Amino acid sequence: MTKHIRPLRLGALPEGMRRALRGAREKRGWTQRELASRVGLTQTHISGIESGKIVPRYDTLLELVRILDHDLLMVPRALVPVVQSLIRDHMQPDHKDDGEERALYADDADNEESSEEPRDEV
Amino acid sequence: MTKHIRPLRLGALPEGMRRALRGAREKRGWTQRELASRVGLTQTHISGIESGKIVPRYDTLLELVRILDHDLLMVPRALVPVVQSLIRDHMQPDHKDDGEERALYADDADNEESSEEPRDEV
DNA sequence: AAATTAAATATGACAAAGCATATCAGACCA
DNA sequence: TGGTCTGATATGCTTTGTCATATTTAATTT
Repeated sequence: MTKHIRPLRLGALPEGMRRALRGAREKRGWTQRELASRVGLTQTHISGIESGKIVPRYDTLLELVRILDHDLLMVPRALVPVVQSLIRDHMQPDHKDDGEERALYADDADNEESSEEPRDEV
Repeated sequence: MTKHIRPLRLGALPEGMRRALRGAREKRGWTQRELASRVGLTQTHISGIESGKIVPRYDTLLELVRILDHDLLMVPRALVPVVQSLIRDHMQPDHKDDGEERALYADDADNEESSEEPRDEV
């Protein structure tokens, strides 16, 4: 069996986030090249990120996220569900504006914290 | 005139986030080495990140943030202030638990989008 | 319908930076 | 003085990120 001694972190962005990025780009009618030039990256780079071939640096992802009118926030775990529902609310059918965006945020789904030991108390 | 043709992203993590990371680590009484072994990184790496010498990849930062009982969320810009105050609330003196944590989240403060045209109208 | 043209995305090779291993300098204590 | 524990530094390997090119897809013309 391919028993990875070391999980090597993710290997790619969470799929949910990749879809969110691509969705937000397409929603604006921007091509990869258009987005790339706006944010100061290259089209190749965008392609690699969206297709999951590379995990961008934090600052790179931040640029991308911001150009797409979002932000990356460091949220205490206890607040994550609240924020999530806030986000879900925000793109409810009411707001026709954002109606097209799918569930967008970095969900935990792709990370296996199964082997994680529930760390000590705060 | 030092007219940067290309801003080269950040160059380091926002100082606020670096302080938050280091603060959260120290709050737990962990050394860089201890944190490193817990999260599967190296002490060298942690040092470089906290001191601002390197900008970690997204997945690396995510591991760090999660071990410190936080998460990285992709939030629509319109909701950022709300979430921020939520976070501020959460670590208000009321909660003696988190009383020690400083302002922790990725604030925009350290990014100079001054040269960037703020045209983000959808 | 086939061919041609153009645009959007994906693929390859090189340079830059993250990340790992080993080591070092300082602080603290026995 | 030695020993241990802390964070920082030096050297290589791996991956990101850039430049140039190929492949796919769609629209237009004949």
